[in-house]
Amino acid sequence: MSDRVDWNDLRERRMAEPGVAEAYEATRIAFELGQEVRHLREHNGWSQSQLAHAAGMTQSAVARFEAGGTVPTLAVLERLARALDRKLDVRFSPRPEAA
Amino acid sequence: MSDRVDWNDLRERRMAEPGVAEAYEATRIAFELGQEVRHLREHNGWSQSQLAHAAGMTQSAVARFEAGGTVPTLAVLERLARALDRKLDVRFSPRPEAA
DNA sequence: GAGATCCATAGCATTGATGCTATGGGCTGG
DNA sequence: CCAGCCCATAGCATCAATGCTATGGATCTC
Repeated sequence: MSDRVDWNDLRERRMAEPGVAEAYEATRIAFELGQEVRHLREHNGWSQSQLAHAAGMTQSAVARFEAGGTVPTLAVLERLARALDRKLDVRFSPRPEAA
Repeated sequence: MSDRVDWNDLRERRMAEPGVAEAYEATRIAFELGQEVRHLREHNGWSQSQLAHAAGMTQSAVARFEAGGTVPTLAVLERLARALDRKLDVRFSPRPEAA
């Protein structure tokens, strides 16, 4: 499970860096998006290659992204959203009001 | 209005490029986010420098971003969100169902 | 008119995300 | 056993976003 690992490791180390709470968040968001895409993809019964093709990228890029290996750019997210027939939503939602 | 312009110009040209619908979208999202941040910032009565400082970046970066000069990264959006006491929301929302 | 503040841009270096190609391991079906 | 598909990674080139510094025009105040 944690043998060939590399990115999980990398990610963890990244999120552990001190004073980088924001980076941590970005990395976390990236990870979650990766998982979501993987779910959507599998739900459609597609292979990484198929999705990659549909989104105009390569299988390796998809794998990297799904694994949370990098923090994706809006351009890539947009392409993936299209391929998966979704709408990419980015917004600054109000905080839970610390009351 | 279209004198010193440069990015408006750049952006328009970008969005006009053929076969780059996705890029167009990303650029559009970037532009809208820029406006939103500007509104939030002004709403708080902050100067670009202040926001920049609060978000750990420079005034020039904020200006560039607000003007839609570049397609921001999740890391930057996250930092801005924090500074503005907001939550960055990124998601693949379902499409309006072509019904 | 001399400061001070604000925002728009420029120019340059650094860094990180993508794209691409290629390989390797795991499975499954002949 | 071999062929074929799937996914994980590596290595490398390129491009674009950021960071930083510095300048210029516009106000506004004293």
